[in-house]
Amino acid sequence: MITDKKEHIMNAAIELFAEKGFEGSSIRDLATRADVNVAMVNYYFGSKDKLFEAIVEYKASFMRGKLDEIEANTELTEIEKIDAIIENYVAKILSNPSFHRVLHQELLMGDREAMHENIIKVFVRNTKTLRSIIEQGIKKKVFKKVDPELTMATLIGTINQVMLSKALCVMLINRENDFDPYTDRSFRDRLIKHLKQIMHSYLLNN
Amino acid sequence: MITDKKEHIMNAAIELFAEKGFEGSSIRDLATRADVNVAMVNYYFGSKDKLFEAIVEYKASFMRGKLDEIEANTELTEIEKIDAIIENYVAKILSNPSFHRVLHQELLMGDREAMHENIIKVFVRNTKTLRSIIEQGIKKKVFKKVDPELTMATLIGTINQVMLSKALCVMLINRENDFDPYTDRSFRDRLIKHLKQIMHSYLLNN
DNA sequence: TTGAATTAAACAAACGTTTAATTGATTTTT
DNA sequence: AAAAATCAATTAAACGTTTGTTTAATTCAA
Repeated sequence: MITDKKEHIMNAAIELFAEKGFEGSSIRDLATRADVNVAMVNYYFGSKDKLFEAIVEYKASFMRGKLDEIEANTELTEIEKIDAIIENYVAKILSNPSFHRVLHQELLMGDREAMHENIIKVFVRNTKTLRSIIEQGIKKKVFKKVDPELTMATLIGTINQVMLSKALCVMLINRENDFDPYTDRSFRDRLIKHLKQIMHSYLLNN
Repeated sequence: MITDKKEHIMNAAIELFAEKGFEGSSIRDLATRADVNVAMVNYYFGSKDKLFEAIVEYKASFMRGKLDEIEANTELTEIEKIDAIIENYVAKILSNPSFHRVLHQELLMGDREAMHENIIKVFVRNTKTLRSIIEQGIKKKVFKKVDPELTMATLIGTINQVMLSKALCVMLINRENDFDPYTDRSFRDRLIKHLKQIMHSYLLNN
C-alpha cells in the first residue's frame, strides 16, 4: 500500500532526481526538500536503490491504459490509431516530464543493467501495441513495407529528442533561454503536427 | 597542450563516465582504471568538473569537419547531401559511442545548465549545416515545406533512440541480450537504410 | 641543481545507513 | 472510564565509508 507520506517522498524524489540525477542527489537533500527526517527515507523504502525501484513501480502505472483502448477501437483506421497514439504519448510525457527524464537518465547508464529490467517492462507493453498496429497496417497494405521497429524508434526518438533536454531543445528550435518545451502549448501542437505529417508521408501508400 | 598522459586519463574517464555516469564515478575508480595515482587527475586538470570540461573540448573537435565539406559539395543534390549527412553522422557516433553517451547523460540533468553551454556549442554547428541544407531544398522546391527544426529532431532523435541505451535498443528490435548496436554492422546498415527511406518519403516532392 | 612528475598519506566534508530514544495515538487491561 | 500496554511514526545523533582535494615528501630526467 502506498501511503500519503510515501507518495509525498517519491514525488519529491522524482523532482530532485530529474534536476541532479540519481547519484547526484543525496538523501539529506531529499529529506530537506520533502520536509521529512533523513531516516524516514530508509524507514519507508529500505534504501536509496529501493526508493528508485518503488518510484518506477509507482509511476509505471501512469503510462498504461489508453494505448490498449486505442488499439482495440474498431472504428479507427490504422493511420488514425497512429495519430491517436502520437497525441496520447506526447500528452503522457508532458504530464510527467520529470519522471520521464529520470527514466532516461537511468537508461543512459551502461552499468546497472539489472536495474533496467523493471524500466524496460514499462516500455515493452507500449511498444508492443504500437508495433502490432504498424504490422497490421502493412498486412492490410494501407501502410508501406516499412521497418516497424525503427519506425517506432523514429516516433519515440523524435519526442525524446526535444523533450528530454531543455538546453538541446532551445538550441534546436532557436528560442530564448526561458522557453520551456514542457509548458509551451504551441510547441506541443507543433510537435504533434510534425509527427503526424512525417508518419503519414512515410507510412501511407498513395 | 594535450600530453599523452592527459589524453590517456581523458579516454579512461570517458569510458568510466559512460558506464557509471559523471557523479557515479569516483576519482579513485578513474585513477585505478587509468593506472595513475589519484592525485594526478587534480594535478593535470585541477578538479573533477574541469576534467569534464576538458573532455568536452578535447572530443568536440572529433565531431567537426566533414559536414561543411558535404554542404559545400556542389556536385550533390540536396537529398544526396542529406543521405551523406546520415551516413556521416551514424559513423561518427559509432566511432565515439562512449563520448556520445556521456554528452547526453549530462544533457539530461536539469541542473548544471551553465555547464551545458559548452556542449551546446558542439551541436549548434552541426545543426546549422543540416538546417541550411533542408531550407535550401525547400527554397528550390525539391523538398516539401517541412518543419526544418523538428525534421532535424527526427533525424538525430532516431539515431539517439537506438544508440544511447543498449537496453532500450535490445527491447525495441527484439534481439538477444548480447546484441550490441555499436558493433553490429548489419544493424548499422539497417539504421542508415531506414533513415534514408523516411527522409526521402518525407522531404521529396513527387 | 632546478623544476616538473609522481607518490603515499592525510584532510575535512558528505555520503548512505543505523541506532536508540521519544513521541503520540490506538488498543487492551484493570 | 482510567490506566497501562502496544506499536508504528519520528527524531537527533552517530556509524563507518567514501568522496574530492591537498599536502609534503620523493623520484627522475634535463
